[in-house]
Amino acid sequence: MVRTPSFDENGIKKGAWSPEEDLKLESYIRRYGHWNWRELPKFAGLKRCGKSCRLRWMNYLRPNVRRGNYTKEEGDLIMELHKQHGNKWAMIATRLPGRTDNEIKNHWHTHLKKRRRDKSYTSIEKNTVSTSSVDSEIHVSSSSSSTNQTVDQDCLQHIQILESCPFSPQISSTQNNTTPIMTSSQEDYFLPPEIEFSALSDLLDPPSDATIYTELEGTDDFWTTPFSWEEMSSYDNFNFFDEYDEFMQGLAMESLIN
DNA sequence: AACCATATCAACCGCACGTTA
DNA sequence: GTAACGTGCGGTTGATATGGT
Repeated sequence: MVRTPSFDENGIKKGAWSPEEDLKLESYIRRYGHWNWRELPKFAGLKRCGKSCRLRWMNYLRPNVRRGNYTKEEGDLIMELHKQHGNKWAMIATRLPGRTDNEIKNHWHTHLKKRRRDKSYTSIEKNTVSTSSVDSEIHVSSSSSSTNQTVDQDCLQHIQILESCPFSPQISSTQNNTTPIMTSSQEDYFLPPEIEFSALSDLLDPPSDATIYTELEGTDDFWTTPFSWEEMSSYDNFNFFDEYDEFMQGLAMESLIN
């Protein structure tokens, strides 16, 4: 279900991401943040456009991103929010911790839209006359403050349910409930080490990131001087290349087995 | 087994908006 | 005021998986 990798006329790679590219992007961002998406691929050693990198990070590599395994509560919440706000997927995504707008959109088109249609069909059968349009995409309600409050309370309740479900990521105690859901890209830069990372990122050593970041940020040129993929190996406590070799060996072994 | 239709989802594309020079 | 640039959003596409005949 992935696009065949190809290169455009400018040598920019398109299509499916390889594990190697993922590793490069993830480790670069976790170390230096995404200071400029356009320039980032060059310094991260990737032959990709910035947009592609951003998308890959946001929808796939970013810590705490949950994929698949939608619960009924999540489905209900999406349907409710869609009813309120229409196709505002980014907005809806802020109410579902760990879910991306892209994935919610996909889930809507592949599962929920059908579910709504079925529901509407059933209600039409039962009531003979129904006021709801079966397949109109936009249901933006005129929002009074009282309605919003009710919805917000519902959402909070849903979020609490979702965070306690087995598929939810482990959120640190300091983040529970009171902390706004991270949507701003700035906030993705360096997450507390107690947050569980994906298996791939576990190859690296999370706690050292924050330390390096704090040290480097203190320098005057931190945000103006880009870091390159090559420079990454120069930090004493950064054993990325060892980890990378190990990772690639693992991949080679895997392909031998399969 | 072979073929076709449909479902799924990662990724691309174009546009709008905010910021900066 | 405005042009250039960077980012984010929503719609769409395309390759693969799955199910049905």
